[in-house]
Amino acid sequence: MAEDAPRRQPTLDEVTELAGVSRSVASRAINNAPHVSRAKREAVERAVRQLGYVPNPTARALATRQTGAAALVVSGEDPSIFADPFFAQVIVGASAALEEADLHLMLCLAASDRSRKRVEGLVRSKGADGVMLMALREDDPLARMAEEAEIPVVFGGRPVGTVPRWYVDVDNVGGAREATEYLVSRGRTRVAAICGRLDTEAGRARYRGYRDAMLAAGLGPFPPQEGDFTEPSGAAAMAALLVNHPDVDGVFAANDNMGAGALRALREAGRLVPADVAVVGFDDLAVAQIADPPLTTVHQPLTAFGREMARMLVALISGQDPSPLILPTHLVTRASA
Amino acid sequence: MAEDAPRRQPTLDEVTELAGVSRSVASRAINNAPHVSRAKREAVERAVRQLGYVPNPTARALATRQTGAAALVVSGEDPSIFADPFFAQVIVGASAALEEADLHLMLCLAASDRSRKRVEGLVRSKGADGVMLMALREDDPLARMAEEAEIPVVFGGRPVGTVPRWYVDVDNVGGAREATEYLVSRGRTRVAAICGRLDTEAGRARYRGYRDAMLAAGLGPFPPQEGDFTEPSGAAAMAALLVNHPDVDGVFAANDNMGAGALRALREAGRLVPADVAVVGFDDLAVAQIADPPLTTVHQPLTAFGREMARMLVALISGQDPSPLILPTHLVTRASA
DNA sequence: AGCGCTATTGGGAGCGCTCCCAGTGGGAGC
DNA sequence: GCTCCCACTGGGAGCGCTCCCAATAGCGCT
Repeated sequence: MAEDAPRRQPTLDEVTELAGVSRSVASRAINNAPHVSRAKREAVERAVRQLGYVPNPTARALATRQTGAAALVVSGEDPSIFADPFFAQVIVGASAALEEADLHLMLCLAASDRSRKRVEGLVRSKGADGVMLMALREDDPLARMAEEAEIPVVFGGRPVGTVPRWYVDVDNVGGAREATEYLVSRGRTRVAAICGRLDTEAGRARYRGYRDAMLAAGLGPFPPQEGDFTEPSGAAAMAALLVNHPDVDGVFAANDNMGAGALRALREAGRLVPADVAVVGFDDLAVAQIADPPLTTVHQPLTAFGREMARMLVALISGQDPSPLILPTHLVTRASA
Repeated sequence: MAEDAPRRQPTLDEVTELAGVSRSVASRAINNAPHVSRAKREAVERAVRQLGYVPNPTARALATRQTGAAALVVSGEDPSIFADPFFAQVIVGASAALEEADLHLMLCLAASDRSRKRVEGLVRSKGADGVMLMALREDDPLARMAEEAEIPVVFGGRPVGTVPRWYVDVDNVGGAREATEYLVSRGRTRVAAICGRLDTEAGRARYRGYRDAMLAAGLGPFPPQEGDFTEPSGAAAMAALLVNHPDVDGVFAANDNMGAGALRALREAGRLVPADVAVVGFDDLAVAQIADPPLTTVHQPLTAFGREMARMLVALISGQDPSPLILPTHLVTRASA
């Protein structure tokens, strides 16, 4: 903070005066819009440089009715959900795409009533030009807000129950099916599923893909062994599975965290992976590579996920009507299966 | 998006008219400022409800010269740095603290020239009320920007070379010393350091702590075996260490990622942990618990880090002059040492 | 020289809200 | 009964920028 110059920021009018042009011309020159003669344009540029003028984004926002920002809201019961590296990757992609459109990223962790209220206020007051909504659960209060929003809303992952007009998602069913088919193709016949929260569409879809593959292979699908996408829950689910189905020889975990947990539970139970039990995860996050043995998993393009979400939002903001998008997944085979 | 009502958002003037009061009174009532009679206040509230009025934050920002947002900028050469779960935790804390001050969080990933330019523009144009700056490297272009900023800037972690006026940091030296002392106390005498990037203050400070502890114990510190805070770099560093110092019996890794990498390299080299080589990490992220064996590590309070950074910024914004803060670390012992 | 066009130009009205300030009115104090 | 004080009120001037629009200036042609 350079306190030595407590003078106000220069304004357009000062540029105007120094450059000897009207405000309109100065404005046009600065936004390099047409209808400005070469001479005046240069005069303005010179004045801008001399004054160190920077346009005031707030004033611009008020006049144009565009804030120049897009919000990414991550729903959840508590903030720890955000600790999942999943979001970091998505953010990297979204951030890059927003940058191309010269939009700023506002991040909202909607994990309490208070924060949800703030998000609602943000949307109702049009404090952002658009919103990306992620990790909605069943009956999520943000869903209603999204419906009533008068600014563009893009969903990241479909919410449970409804199919929004605009969303980006990955092929959860296909990925889960591929994972399960792989397990079956390796000769596993008693393949269980450690599924994610069934109040999320991802959790349900992945179980559905598993079940479809099992049925298609003529095998009996296990009932869902529910976890909550965390490592401990995966370990607990695996432990339960070993008690109830000691002969299980394959496991499809609905994400890598739970896959890692399953690996740990198997290790603690003295089962060898993949010899005794083969494990496949979902996500292909760093943990899959670090796990021991490295986890075979369904890769989903998370950066692209974020990027496409942001691009879709930008398209909406600029008045287009993009189509929903479902990103492909593919299996990455490692030692665990 | 409810397109059925394309009418403009109601404005204060409409509330004013409906409630039969002046704009000043309406404004005061809405911001519940004093000097409004009970009757008028209620009339305004009624009108607000009836109209579904929501104040326009942009207009308010223009009038008050406060944007209602704070930026968190993460520097780095490429965006992948943000994939480190470290940031997610910090963000959770910062987000919560900003929420208390009713500020929104703008997230800026300054990993390209373009994005750095945007951050600079944001700061120069006062597009945010304050900035939190993280992960600066040596000669980071953002450092100069920070000096010239006319809005409050709080550093998360000290930059290399200078000590900023306001910052939050963890006790890197103390943590590294404690980790090393622990290794020594367990009878290890040939303790190496896999250090982080030495163009970051954290990387340097942690090596310094290690070296101090070694010298204090009368042992010879190893020269820095530099990594870049990623898992593969930790594995590579460990592999190099095994070649140059086959008799190493302890390793202090400057973060958990590299610690996990070291673990992997040791496993691949057939060394037992902790029997042959004991390993200690730094951060206490999820990976430390998932690692095999679980990693003894230096815990740093990341959520508090974010929270305190945000609080310090809020204090600055409200005209106070808070003191820099150094957060304590403590060792968490697990199986790896 | 007169005419129709097009490229520029500058004036000025907002955008929606805050806040300074000059009233207003009534009750307390004398 | 008459000041004085103070809790309210409402008018109006910004905050800094965009953009519509009328006005002006060239300019090539007939």
